[in-house]
Order: sequence, then structure tokens, then C-alpha cells
Amino acid sequence: MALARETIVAAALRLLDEAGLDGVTLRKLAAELGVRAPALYWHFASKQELLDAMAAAMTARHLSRPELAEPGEWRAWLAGHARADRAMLNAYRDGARLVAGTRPSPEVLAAVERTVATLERVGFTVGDAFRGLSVLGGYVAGFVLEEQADRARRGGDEALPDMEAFAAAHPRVMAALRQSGDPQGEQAFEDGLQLVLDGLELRLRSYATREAGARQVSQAEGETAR
Amino acid sequence: MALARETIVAAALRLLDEAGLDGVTLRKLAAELGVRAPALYWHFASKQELLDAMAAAMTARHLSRPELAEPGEWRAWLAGHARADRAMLNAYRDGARLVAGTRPSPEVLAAVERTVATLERVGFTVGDAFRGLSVLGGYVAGFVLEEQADRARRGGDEALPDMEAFAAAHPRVMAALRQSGDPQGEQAFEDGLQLVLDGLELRLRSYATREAGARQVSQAEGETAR
DNA sequence: GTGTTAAATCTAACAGTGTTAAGGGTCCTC
DNA sequence: GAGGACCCTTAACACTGTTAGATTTAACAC
Repeated sequence: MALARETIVAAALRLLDEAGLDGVTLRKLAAELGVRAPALYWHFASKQELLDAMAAAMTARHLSRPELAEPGEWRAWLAGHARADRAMLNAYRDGARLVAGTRPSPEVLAAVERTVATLERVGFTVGDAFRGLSVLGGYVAGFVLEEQADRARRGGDEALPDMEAFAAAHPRVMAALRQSGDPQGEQAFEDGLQLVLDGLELRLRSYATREAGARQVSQAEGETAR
Repeated sequence: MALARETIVAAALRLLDEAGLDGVTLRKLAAELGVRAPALYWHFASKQELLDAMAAAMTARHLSRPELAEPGEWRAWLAGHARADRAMLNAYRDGARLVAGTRPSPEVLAAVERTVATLERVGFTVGDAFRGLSVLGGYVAGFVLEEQADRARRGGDEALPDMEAFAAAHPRVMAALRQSGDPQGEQAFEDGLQLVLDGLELRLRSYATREAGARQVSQAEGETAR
């Protein structure tokens, strides 16, 4: 019985969860499928193509998203998207690393298109909508990337730096950690998320007060970093 | 003449620029130093330790940052930091991927500590200062990561999807691209940067109007993603 | 049933990777 | 000169992704 592309991808995702991204090797995957490694090359031109397919399969399942009902609730709506994205990336071990390494699939692009259109309907500029989505996506990806890297480190034998000395040398960071808990926890994610949404909200509000060509609140001064 | 750690790191960074992160192999590096691969294991316990040292060397140089002179100019000051970070990550090919894979060095942590303290002096909460910095750092890292991945793809033989069909299927994304240009360009970076700063600014303003225990503007509704 | 053809997988191997083991030199110190 | 730290060597191990070429499996035509 010839094995199908999607059977391979499913097994690969199972293996990903067990062994991590570095543990996904063609030989192990082939063994799990009762086959030898080169057989996979009949179905995929390269390992990268397999990884792309895995990432596409991961994202595809989470792409059906609710429509925005009330325009006034765009914040909660976007926040829901962000949380769903985080959950999606966390659905598999090293999911963030996997997805980050591949370019967006057509389905993802279509989803972006729809979301941008919705945000425009709320009142955003195309530019702000797209940029906001990019920042939000980057935030979520970066957060989960760090989240999973940390998880991997804890799993390994890595010696964590002794807390005593750290607390003494970095009182302010320590205070921040006490305030919003585990830097990879729920609250930290939520705090950052709301921060980005705040940025978008300020944009939205500024449209009203800018009507007559006043300068955008966020216009840069044009100087470059030294 | 015995090989010094920093000589190795310098050569490794040179090699990184020439061959990319995947091209940094112990044998190639050793050859460039007129030595055999296992010799490197006398200086570094593992390749990961070498990579960490490379990342530390990259970041160390860019850590001397100007103090904030006028508290009112925190936006421009933070923006300067972000631009410097981007420049730093772009100083070497695959710089973002390299740095993203390592945990922050003590020097970086110290810099974070200082920056948080400065932002508190401006008026931010410890939590907001720290979270803002995290989001900003994540934004910059994510941006440059994408920037460099794109550069690598252009360098390769990757066939870019034909624009005609893309434009037809994604009119809103297309409009956004027309508005803020190359999604990996200067203006796109600046737009996202200002968006994050907007979020911080709204936080700062909200402190004043919140004095009597009013709910923070960005408090989440507590629902979780479905 | 047999012959033909395409699909799917095999074995064998290549060129490369990080890493370890065991052993030489080289230099300084006693 | 002997001992020992330092620095590097050769040889090899256990992997990796990937290719070439032979071989099996299944389907369909006659």
C-alpha cells in the first residue's frame, strides 16, 4: 500500500512532538512508516519541502476564524486571533521554530487578506491594518519562540543562573517579574498583547483628530539611529 | 602561537558573513585558522558554546547606549535603541537567527536593567517598562529575522510567486504594500516601531486618568481563545 | 495469462556534520 | 632532566540529507 503525502506529514508531526524539530530525521520518520529513508524522496523533493508541508498542515487547521460581529469589539476579536495563533504554535513541540522557518502558505495569505479587509471596515487604514497584523504576528511568534526555547532549556541539563545573584544585580527586572509573573506565562503574553492593541487603538483614535492634515502622532522625527 | 578564544570568535563571525549560519562548520572554521576541527574543542566545550560566544560578541559592541537626556524624548530615545538593535542584527548575515538562538548574555541583561530603570524615571510602571521592552525586542528580532530570511530566499533560486495572480487574489494586502513599500524596508520597520511606541504612549497617558482605581484601558475581558 | 508501463520502494553509497578518544609535541617550573 | 599544564594532532564514531541505479509492486492492455 503506497503511502500518501498526508500520511507522511501526520507521522512527521507526531515525531516532531516526540523528538523535537532536531529529532525529525528522515531515517527516523521512514522507520516509523515502515520504510527506508530514500523512499520519502519520491513524495518530497527535499526535507525542506516536507517541513513546509508540516507547517502548512499545522496552520491550515487553525485558519477557520470567526467573523467580526460588532465593529466595536475589534480588540477582543484581534486578541482572540492572537491567542489562537499562540495555541496553534504551541500545539506541537517546536511548533514556532517550524513555522518561523517557512514562508506563509497561500491559505495564510488569504487569511491575512480577509483580516486586513475586516480591520479596514472597522476604520483602520490599509497600511495600519497590515502593519498592525505584522507586528501582532511577530509578537506572537517571538513570544512562543522564546516560550518553547525556554521549555527546551528546562528539559535539558542547562544550569539556571543562581537567582540570588541575579536578583541583586537586576532589581528592576526582578520587580517586573514579580509584577507580571513568569515572563513566558499567560499574564505576560496578555500584557504584551494588550500593549500592541493599545498601539492600534491610538492609531484608530488619531484618525479623528487628524482630519485636516495634522501630523500623525507617531510620525518619526526622521533622524536615524547612530 | 596558541589560538585565543577571541581570535576564533572573530574568524567565526567573518565566516558567518561569507557562508551564512549553516555554512559555519567547525571544519571550515578550523581551516581558516590553520588548524584541525577538534582543536576548537579545547577552547569551546561545544559548537553551541561557540555560537553563544559569537552572539555575545555581536551584541557586546552595540551595548554602549546614550543616556536619556530629556524625559519627554523617551520615544525618540527608545526608537534609537530599536534602530540600533536592527542595525546590530543586520551587521552580519543571519545575525538575527544567530542571536535568537542564544539566551541573553549578562551584559544584555544589565542593559535591560538600565533601560527599565530609565523608563520608570519617565513615568512607566516597572511592569509596563519591562513588557514594552520585551515587545519592542521581539518586534525588532522578528522583523530582522524575516528580513534576512527573505534575503536568503532571494539569493537562492527560489521562484517567487507570480505577482499578477497574487495581486488579483489579495487586493488589500497589495494596497498595504503600495502604501508602505517593501515589507522589509525602512518605512515598514518605522511604521511597526511607531505602532509599538504608540502602545507605550497610551499606557503612559492612561496612568494620569486612572489614578482613582479606574480600570486600565487595556484590561482584557478575561475570555480565552477558543 | 502475458507483456508493458508507470508508481513506489529498495540497497549502496557519497559527502558532509558534530563530537570523542588517545596521543604527541611545546613550553614553563622545580 | 622530570613533571605537568597547555595546545593541537590523527583516527574514528555515529549521525545527517541526498543521489544513482536496481528492483519490486500494481494496474492496465491485449
